Amino acid sequence: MDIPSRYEPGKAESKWYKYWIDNGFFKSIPDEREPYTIVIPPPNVTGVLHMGHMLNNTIQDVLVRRARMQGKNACWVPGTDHASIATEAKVVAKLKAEGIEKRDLSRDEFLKHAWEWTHKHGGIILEQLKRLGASCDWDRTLFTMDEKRYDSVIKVFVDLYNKGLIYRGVRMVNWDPQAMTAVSDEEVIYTEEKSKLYYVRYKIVGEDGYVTVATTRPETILGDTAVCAHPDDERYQHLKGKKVIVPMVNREVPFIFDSYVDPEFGTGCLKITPAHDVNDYEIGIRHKLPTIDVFNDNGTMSLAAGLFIGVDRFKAKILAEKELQKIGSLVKIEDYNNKIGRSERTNSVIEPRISLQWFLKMKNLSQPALEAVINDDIQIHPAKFKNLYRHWMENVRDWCISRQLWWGHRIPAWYYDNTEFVVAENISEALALAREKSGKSNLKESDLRQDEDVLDTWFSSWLWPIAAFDGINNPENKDIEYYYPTNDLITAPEILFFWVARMIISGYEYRGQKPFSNVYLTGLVRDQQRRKMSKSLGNSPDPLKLIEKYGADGVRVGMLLCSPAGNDLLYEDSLPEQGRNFANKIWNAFRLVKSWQIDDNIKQPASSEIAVKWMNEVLKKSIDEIDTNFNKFRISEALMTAYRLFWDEFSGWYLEIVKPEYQKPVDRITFDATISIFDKLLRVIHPFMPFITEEIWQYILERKDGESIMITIMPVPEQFNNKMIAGFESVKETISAVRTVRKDKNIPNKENIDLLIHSEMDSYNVEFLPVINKLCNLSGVSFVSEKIEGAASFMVGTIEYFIPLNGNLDVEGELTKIRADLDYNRGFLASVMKKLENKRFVENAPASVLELERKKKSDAELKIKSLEERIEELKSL
RNA sequence: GGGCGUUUAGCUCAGCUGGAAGAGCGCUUGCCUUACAAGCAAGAUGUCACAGGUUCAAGUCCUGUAACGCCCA
Repeated sequence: MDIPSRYEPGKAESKWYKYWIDNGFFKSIPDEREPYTIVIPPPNVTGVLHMGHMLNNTIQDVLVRRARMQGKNACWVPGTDHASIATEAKVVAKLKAEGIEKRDLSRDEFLKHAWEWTHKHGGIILEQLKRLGASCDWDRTLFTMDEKRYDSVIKVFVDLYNKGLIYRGVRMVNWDPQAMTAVSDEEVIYTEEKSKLYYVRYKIVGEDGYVTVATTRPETILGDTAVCAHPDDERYQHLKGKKVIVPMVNREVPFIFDSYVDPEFGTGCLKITPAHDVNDYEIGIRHKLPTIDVFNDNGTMSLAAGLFIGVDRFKAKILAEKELQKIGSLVKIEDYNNKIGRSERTNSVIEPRISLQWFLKMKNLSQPALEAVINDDIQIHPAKFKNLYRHWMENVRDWCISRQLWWGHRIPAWYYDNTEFVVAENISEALALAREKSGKSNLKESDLRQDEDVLDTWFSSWLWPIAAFDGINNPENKDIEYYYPTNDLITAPEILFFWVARMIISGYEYRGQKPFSNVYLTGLVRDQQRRKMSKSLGNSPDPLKLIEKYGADGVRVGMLLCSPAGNDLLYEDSLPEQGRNFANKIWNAFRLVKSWQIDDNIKQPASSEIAVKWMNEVLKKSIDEIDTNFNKFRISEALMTAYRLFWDEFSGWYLEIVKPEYQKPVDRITFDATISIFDKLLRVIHPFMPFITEEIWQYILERKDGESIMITIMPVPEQFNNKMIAGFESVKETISAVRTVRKDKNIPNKENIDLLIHSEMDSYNVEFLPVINKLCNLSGVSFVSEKIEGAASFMVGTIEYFIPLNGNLDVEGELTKIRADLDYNRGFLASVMKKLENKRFVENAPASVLELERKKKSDAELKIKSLEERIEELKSL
């Protein structure tokens, strides 16, 4: 069999993915086994696969595959999110490019376009996940706006409304004038931007004087309804009860006092525009000021502004500056940096705006969700996010759930006159309610007008773990009762609040149970300059190209290795490269083993016999460590343990020991043991690298059709012989030391050498001697009771070794090395003695610590003695 | 302004309940040694941010300072 020396992932990947699908290995239906459930954080239908998805879904797949191999009924539910703002923006843009304006379309016409767009693009990202090896149950694929999910959302809205938890209210909202919708606080990104601070003077009524205010937004002066100073500010006491004149519009407004004002800022005097600033809005309520909304929905100046009507807000700022200049009200302009909020979706500057919206009362609803995390019923990994969660939940505010968009779940409220409305799941129920409520039994469906707004996208995804199993519409169906609560949720910390917390809230409200037991928060994928990867920066590699270049297994390993939970991942190509190299390492170990000829008649060499024993112990130890790491959600460490196990212990040590000489056969016992070990290793690695492990597993032994590594059982932790493992560690040291001597003395590997051990044979661990013999290519090993003259020497632990050199010894070089070693050991002994001579240490330290220190002392003394003798002896040469 | 977190090797990070500083990558040197140069062998690398304190003993616990990051206003 001719196997290429480099692993070629492409073919194996498509072959085995198809095989898994054809055999239905990803499918899950409720049965007697323990379930293991993950719901995917639904990617946007607008999106394409990016590095964040790669990381996130790799982790999910690792957990799901592992659970499946642990004999659980693993179910990973895939799906996508309708992303109302982002999708609507894309559809609007696409229509615009075709010369169609949204406002010229009816709602139904627009939605038809949106659905077309969704059908065309919506599945792309899920298809891409298959390339990564994702073992989702694709038959369960969901969409937040498919029928069952749509109905669930409406049902929940009606229910919450009937419980008195949903209300309409006038609030200051974050208005996105481009998307023409309110967005939530969480969707606004504040960054420091350069702007200007305008100093504008307002004439005092009935006096000659002026007051000067500082503002960054001169265009909102048109909406001013007061000017305000701090009540304790001496400078403005004389203005109590006075009025001032708003420039440009010449409106008389009161001069008021409020402790919100910071006397240190600007002139200590603030203009109040209740319609366009959150703080001003609250001051406005306290002082009963009128509000004047100077903007239209699209960010142009409104009729109420009185000036610059129809002009865009940014242009209006320039015009206002000119006008203020002209009328002599502008005192000065300073450069100024302030925080500007921009829409996460459209990047346009957010306009704080008074608006009538739908709200959900959060205080009581969120109480169980807060407790669940505090008492660790739900665990967040890493735990440092627990405090953050608590802080947010303790200060939770009502949730603005309406959006002025068409793409989404339409609010099920019907108006039967301008302000009176009813909330119902459909129009016929609404009609009945409206007739009852209004007392007008002759009301017709055509008299009802449904609210134009849709619900915030998160108002559908917060039901995801329940709605995925249709648990809202059919609360007692088999699926929801079997799969809920799900086990683990894998997502990014940035949506801990607006998604994770809300799922927990809805879980308790609608199932009376948590939605999942563990929340694993991944880091953000950033580039080497720590910048977030984004399309606009162009710093994100194309994941599919990476898979082509490094293989899916390689990319998976690359993402995992450097992504401890909650830490950002600084991506560079060397990561998947390391993964690819690992795959290649596994591949070549397979090639080696595959090339062996087996001879049933030869005896197992002693070196192989002990190597098999040792390897099995190391394997057990690593499996135990990996298990512990998984239980603590230390997935990158679990992988690293497996990586070192395969690369260092198995390839670097074990295979080197048992490998037969060139063109010689291997004995049956060693071969069978090696295959068995290899098989276990493949199973341990499978969740991380599903493709290569399947490829090799299928060829390492004869397999029947329908067999697969992914449905085998994961090796379980068992007791291991730590003493043997430790013993082999000093064997490794010994072998390394011999190699160093060879290198220093230029002794070729092919040339046999002797190794003399300065020790009693009885007290030496002889079982590994055949291994040392083989790997060091020795002509012989013997025990000596005297030091050997003219030989190279080294110490491992307290035992001294000699390699005769036939007079080839560099005495000076040797002396320098030994003196350095001696210095270190004397220093070490001194530090140990300091402790042992301290009465309080001896009295207070536990016996085990004391014993350890005494052992350190005697070992160091022995070593020092040997080194000193060695120096004397070298000097005498 | 309020809260949370981080600071350990050149880089990214482990280091659990205090008891001789670790990993991976990178780096240096030598090797195309019949599984693998996507490799092998041998190496080097640290005032554990700073200042105090508790303790026989502090990277680990406490207090303060600084820098950076995140969340909220």
